[in-house]
Amino acid sequence: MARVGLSGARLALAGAELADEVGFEQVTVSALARHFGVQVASLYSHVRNSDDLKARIATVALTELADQAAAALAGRAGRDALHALADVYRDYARAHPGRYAATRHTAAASVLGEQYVAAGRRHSELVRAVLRGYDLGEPAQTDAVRLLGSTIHGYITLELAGSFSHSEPSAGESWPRIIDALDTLLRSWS
Amino acid sequence: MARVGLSGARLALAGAELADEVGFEQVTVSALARHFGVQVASLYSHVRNSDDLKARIATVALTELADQAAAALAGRAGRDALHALADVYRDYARAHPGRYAATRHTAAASVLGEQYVAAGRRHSELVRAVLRGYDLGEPAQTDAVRLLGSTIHGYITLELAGSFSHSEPSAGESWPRIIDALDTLLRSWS
DNA sequence: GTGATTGCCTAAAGGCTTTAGGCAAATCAG
DNA sequence: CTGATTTGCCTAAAGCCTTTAGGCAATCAC
Repeated sequence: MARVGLSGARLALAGAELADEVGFEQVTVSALARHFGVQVASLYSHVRNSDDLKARIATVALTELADQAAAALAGRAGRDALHALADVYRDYARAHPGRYAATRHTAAASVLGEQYVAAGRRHSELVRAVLRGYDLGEPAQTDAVRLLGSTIHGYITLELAGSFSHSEPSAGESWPRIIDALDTLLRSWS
Repeated sequence: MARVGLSGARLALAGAELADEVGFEQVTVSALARHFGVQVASLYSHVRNSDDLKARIATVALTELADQAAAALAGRAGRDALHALADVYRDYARAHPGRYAATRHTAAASVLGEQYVAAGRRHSELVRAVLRGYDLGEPAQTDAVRLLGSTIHGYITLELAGSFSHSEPSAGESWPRIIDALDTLLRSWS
């Protein structure tokens, strides 16, 4: 029996790719086994169960996204940084819808904890870094973190769901104007 | 064999309640059959399949939500209307998390179409009604519809996922301030 | 009442998850 | 290089969910 060379990390990677192809919710231990041309039970040596697999995929995605966000923010501040951060999220979600969906699989926190939570913290810190350009005190800064997170995540979710497909202007046109509006808002936050 | 009195509508209702109890994704034809103390196959006379059931639940929820929104907006305008609308969504989601999740089950559109789409249109119209208080032209109005939808839906999603639970201030305190910020923003939309 | 309809049932096949236990391939000790 | 150990993938099997097909009985129309 030739060995395929499975491992937790490879399964997480392949699972992430599969998620982008068929949707995060459709990622199943069985489908992944088929992909490797291997018996289903074989995967259970590398992954505790279906939830564990999904948590690993979520962690891969959340970490990738944090890496890209950090790279995009390097050397930017203010409005510029806000657009860069927002675009990274939106572009990532459009390029990798399954992975993006995985990042919101919060059950991952209770299953894997450590790495997932760490990646989550990196995201928070990046948002706060952007907000440093706007001179907000507490609790305004936390409110602003929540506003940005909500709007960016909400827009991406609705766009991916097709909610903006049947009307003008295109989703791509509204986006920068909405981010600009947020910039203006932050600049004059009471 | 005593008849329980099943019907498409009763299944949708019971399914909605079940969704609030165990989560929309966990609503299953089997679970619903258990709830009625009936054989699984019996439900398939009233519901085409699992997707059809979920689409019916989604339609129930989206319609309920539109009803409540319409009632809340009666006699209000401007900032007042904005808060009322936003609160209806958030309160509904907190009271009925499963139903709220169902409203975002966009596959429903392709399965049931008609009623679901009609309810969706009612929501759009309600948002535009609120925006009438802000004097926006096109494409600003569409941008604003998307901004409101994104922020409100995003906030609710993140709050329900527990993203705001581990920091101060409470999710309930940030909410009105964020809606107020949106009001300010709309008032000065370029 | 009788006949037609409709509601719920039994049966069965197919898919996903998960556990238990086994053989063989890779790896390591000496 | 050989033998021992670990590790990877396998077969088998049980449990739950979905969906279809076909049947009997309760209910309704007249």
